[in-house]
Amino acid sequence: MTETIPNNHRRTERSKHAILDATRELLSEGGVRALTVEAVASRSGVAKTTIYRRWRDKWHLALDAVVIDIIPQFAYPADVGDTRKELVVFVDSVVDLLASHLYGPSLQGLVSELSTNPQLARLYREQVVEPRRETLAPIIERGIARGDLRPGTDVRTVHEFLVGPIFYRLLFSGGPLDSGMGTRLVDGILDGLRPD
Amino acid sequence: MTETIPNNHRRTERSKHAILDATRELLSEGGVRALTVEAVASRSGVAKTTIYRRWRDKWHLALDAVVIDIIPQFAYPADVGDTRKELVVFVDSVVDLLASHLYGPSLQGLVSELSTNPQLARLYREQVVEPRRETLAPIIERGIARGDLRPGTDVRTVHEFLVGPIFYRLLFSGGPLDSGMGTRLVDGILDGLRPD
Amino acid sequence: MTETIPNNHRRTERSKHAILDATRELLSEGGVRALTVEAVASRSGVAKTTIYRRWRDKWHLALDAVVIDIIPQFAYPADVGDTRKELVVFVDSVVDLLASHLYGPSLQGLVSELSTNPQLARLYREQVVEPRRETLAPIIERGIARGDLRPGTDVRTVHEFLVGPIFYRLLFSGGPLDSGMGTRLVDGILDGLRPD
Amino acid sequence: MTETIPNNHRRTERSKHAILDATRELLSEGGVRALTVEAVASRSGVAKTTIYRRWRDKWHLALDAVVIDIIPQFAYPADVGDTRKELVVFVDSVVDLLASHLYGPSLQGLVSELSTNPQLARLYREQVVEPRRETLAPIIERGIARGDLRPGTDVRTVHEFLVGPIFYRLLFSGGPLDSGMGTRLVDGILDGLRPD
DNA sequence: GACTAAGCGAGACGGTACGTCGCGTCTTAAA
DNA sequence: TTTAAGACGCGACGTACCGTCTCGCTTAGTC
Repeated sequence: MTETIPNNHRRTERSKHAILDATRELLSEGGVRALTVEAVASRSGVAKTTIYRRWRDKWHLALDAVVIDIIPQFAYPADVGDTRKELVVFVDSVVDLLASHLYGPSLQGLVSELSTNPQLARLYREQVVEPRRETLAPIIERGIARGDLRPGTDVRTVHEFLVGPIFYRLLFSGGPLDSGMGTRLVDGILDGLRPD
Repeated sequence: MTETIPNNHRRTERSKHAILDATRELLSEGGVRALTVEAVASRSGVAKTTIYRRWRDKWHLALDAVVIDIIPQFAYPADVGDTRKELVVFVDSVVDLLASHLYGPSLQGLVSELSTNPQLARLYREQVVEPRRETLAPIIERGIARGDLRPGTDVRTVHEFLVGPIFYRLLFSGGPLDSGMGTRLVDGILDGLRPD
Repeated sequence: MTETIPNNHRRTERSKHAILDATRELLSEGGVRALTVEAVASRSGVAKTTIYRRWRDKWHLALDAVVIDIIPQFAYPADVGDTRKELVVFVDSVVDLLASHLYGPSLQGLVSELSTNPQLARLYREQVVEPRRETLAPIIERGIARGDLRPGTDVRTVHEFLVGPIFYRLLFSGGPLDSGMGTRLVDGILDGLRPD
Repeated sequence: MTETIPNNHRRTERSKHAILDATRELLSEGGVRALTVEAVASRSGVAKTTIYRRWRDKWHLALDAVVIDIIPQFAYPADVGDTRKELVVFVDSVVDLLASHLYGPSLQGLVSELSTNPQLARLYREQVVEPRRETLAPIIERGIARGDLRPGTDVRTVHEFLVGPIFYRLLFSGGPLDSGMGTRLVDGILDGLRPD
């Protein structure tokens, strides 16, 4: 047991988990409105000070809590030899996430802070937007190689085309986030609006 | 006969304008963070009570203040005989709005409340989303009639395709809202991603 | 019909009564806490302005409303040939008044304003304290004449001795204001504390 | 062992004193009308929240502030072998208190709330009325033992006889609260009104 | 029988204070 | 040294009544 682990490492980790769990519970119970530093503290049996020691404010905490959860889902999508199918898989994973009880309402509550606080915006872009784009990239590359997509197709643009409408529904139009969205979106984007 | 015209019409209108002006000033100076009912009151020389008499809370006030401004812009777009051009005009008007100093930051600050408070969401949909869709509708109809668009093209879907990516930039990816966006977006949506 | 009555005398009188009635209703329903100028206005079907035109504030209104009621009760007490009995009648009338649903709670709610606002204090003294003392005076005089009371007995002092304890119960000690109080008070004051 | 002594004892005590001092200052400067939680906060350099954390409202605060001051005065009066003198000492202490710049006006302003709010009424009775009665009790007992007072003389009644008139002057008749009152009151009560 | 001025209803308004919520900082004692 | 416990300063919230202010309508008594 000559582990060079710092002094109170164990304790620290334990309280960190308790905090993040409490945060997720509160978020899925009542959205950001229910997310109060005091509520997190009392539910996790931790002092407010301990929370502030590790997170700048409740927004950073919330972002951490919900983002940690979803990072594993960004595994590179399998090459199934069919660009359309691969794109549908990509879009569906986004739809599923935003339709979930934890992530959807959390994001609704976070977005104002996220888009307004530069520090938080940077974090979100680094930890969510870019990883998602990097998940999409190989699909696009394979699609171009296969001749399914126009050469020069830009990942960034495709990404915006595919996820923009989903977020628009979540935040503004209130349209449903159902499982059919993937197909419809991908087909629309692939075919375009012009008649053949 | 029984025209029940409000009693103190003049006074009411005067204070209403003062309040909305102050609201817009504060919003464009410091975004929603600077928008405090107390600040609005003191800047407009109006009592806090007067504000609360007319608006449920600062969110309704903010929505009113920024939305009233833009309603006139939703005039039906001219028929110029070219669907692509008409769509670009539509998209550019949205881009310009979101890129403006007042509307963009206001919307960033409002979106969380907007998507989370059902009452506010309804208002936004009725006063913004739907009018915008009704602006787009005749363009689509003319496009189909001219043979520029696939028969059966759905306004709702096109609307989401066109504005979703813009809002996504404003709120998440931080991409630029420049004047070139209109062309790129419209062409992407019209042509689709498949090679010809 | 050469009455020099002001213009809208009838109307004026009607609204005055409506206001005072509403005031008494509110006072007996919820004490001074329920007495709101707006409540009086809406209940009496009168405009707030009309109320303020006639009374300086709700305290003057309340005083008027409850005092008008009791003035008739200050009839000179009959000479029944028995000073003790006459005093008991006097005290009982005060006890009954303070024990009533309208007057007791009203006075509790009014007393702070009454003792603190000089104008109101003067009114109360002129319209209540002094008339009451003048009711007591002939009893004392007759008592002295009969040899029931010490010559030189001061009305003011006797008045304070008799009513002070009643008000003390109403306002501070919370003791009961029952019908036995009259006898006990009068006997105590007449006999004194010393053994015979 | 488990002495759960409050955590931030020092701080707590400091702010408590500051608050009570400010309260007393405001009360003696302008009576209850000047007693505003916000004024107390700003004068004591304490946050409004801190005040509300410890006192339910400004009435409880006021009661505490003025009552704490007077509790020490309720020491048991010395046995000087003369019932009349002891009673005069008792009455004079009450008169002096009510004649003081802090206590008199404070009580005038408090009495309405005091007699109307059951919780506050209970506090006042427990902390003021009863202790005062217990101060009087041994005087009465000694008086009876000495043969100065009728056997069976009731403390409660004597208390009401003695203090009732004082409060009546303070609150209603506006009579002077001078130092001669003690003698006059006590003699009146001891001798009664009947001729010898 | 129409005219006209006082009085009135309706209710918006500026203002003061209320009591509450949640933030992020701080102090202290115990582990 | 880190933590739990929790008091604190602060800024804003939304509410309750106050007393003042327009503004037309009603309504007598006058012409």
